[in-house]
Amino acid sequence: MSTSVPPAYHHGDLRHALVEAGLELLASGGAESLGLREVARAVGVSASAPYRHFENRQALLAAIAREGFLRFDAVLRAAGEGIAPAQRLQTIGRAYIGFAFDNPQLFRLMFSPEVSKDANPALMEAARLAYQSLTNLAAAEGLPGRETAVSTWALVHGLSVLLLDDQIRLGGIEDREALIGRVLGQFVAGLRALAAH
Amino acid sequence: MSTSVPPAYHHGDLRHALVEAGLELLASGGAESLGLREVARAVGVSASAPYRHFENRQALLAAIAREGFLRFDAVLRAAGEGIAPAQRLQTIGRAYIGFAFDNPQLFRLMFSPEVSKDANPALMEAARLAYQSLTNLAAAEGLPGRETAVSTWALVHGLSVLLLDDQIRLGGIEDREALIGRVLGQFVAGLRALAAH
DNA sequence: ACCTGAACACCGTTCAAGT
DNA sequence: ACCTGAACACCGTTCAAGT
Repeated sequence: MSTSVPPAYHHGDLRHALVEAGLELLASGGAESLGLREVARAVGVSASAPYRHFENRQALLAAIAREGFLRFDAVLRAAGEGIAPAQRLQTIGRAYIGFAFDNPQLFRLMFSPEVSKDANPALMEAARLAYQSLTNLAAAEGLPGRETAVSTWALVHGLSVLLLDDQIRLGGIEDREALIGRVLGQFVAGLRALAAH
Repeated sequence: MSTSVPPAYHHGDLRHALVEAGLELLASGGAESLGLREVARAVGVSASAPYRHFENRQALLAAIAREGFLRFDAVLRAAGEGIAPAQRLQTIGRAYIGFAFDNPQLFRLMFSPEVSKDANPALMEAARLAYQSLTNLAAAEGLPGRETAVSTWALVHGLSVLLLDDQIRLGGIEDREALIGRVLGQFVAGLRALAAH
């Protein structure tokens, strides 16, 4: 569903248009690997035009992934708003996995080895921003901050990846949401049992 | 470090030689994406020769990933052997993350969207085999099997991916091993606190 | 300042032909 | 039965040239 505004990228925002086109290509699902020429074509520009705005294909993919993290952050932040602390971990955890399932290709790109976060501070920063929603939870639970933050994050991320990859076999009766609920439920119960020592 | 045996693949095991060469290319680190021609070149065979043994590049990558899972399985199984049940989760968890760090490129390929497990039963099967070491742990802990198995697996996998991606910022004093130890330690403590209800 | 067009080296894949 | 060699359409990237 591309908007039908006139090609404003001739006036200076080709960079933005390329990122937007990349996101749309990922959302429309067909694109497996997302090529530079493919994105240029979608915008209606020559194959070499992107090089005015991105050093190479990797840099373009990184910019798209960065935008993905910004959206990810917005989703996680919105999910936590107005939720009682006691339910926040489960709620944000569900939103995390929900984002992965709503945007599978984008989520995969965000964690793809094709875009190295180490080589791209802007991308790393956007990723960190998104993770704050999760890492902040630890304090709210009144638990040893560091371990709890890392394990919550790792649990939810691992769950997303394994479910997306269809690696966790769901039993016949059981659905995904129910499994997520029970796993997160057991996890917070464990944390609370520890806190009550 | 390629072995210097004569080219036996002219006698029928080119398939095996290609997989082996792929594993070596991944281990020697340089290869980011691992191409079909690249692997063929490493074996000393024409670019089209692999098509006698693999339908396409994806199938070759899947076979390499499958071999990765078999090695992964061997490492996890060996790690659990002769370890007291009480320490088994931590020990195998450490071995899981250890494998990821010893074989980063291979580990990434094993979980790459470039090789779809859904489309490849042999690969999926090898992956499941490797995971049994982890999922079997739940029973040993005497806990609700399903949730514990899934969350252990998700935690350890998420931790591997986030650490590999350099996403978890390690404090100045803290080293990776210590963090892993504390995270896994807190996790099993939580499980046990629950079990003791 | 920003984009096009042609060119380069490379890739995955196909297919006729060799042994 | 298994492999080669040439060919195809395609890709990322560079660079001179256009406006």
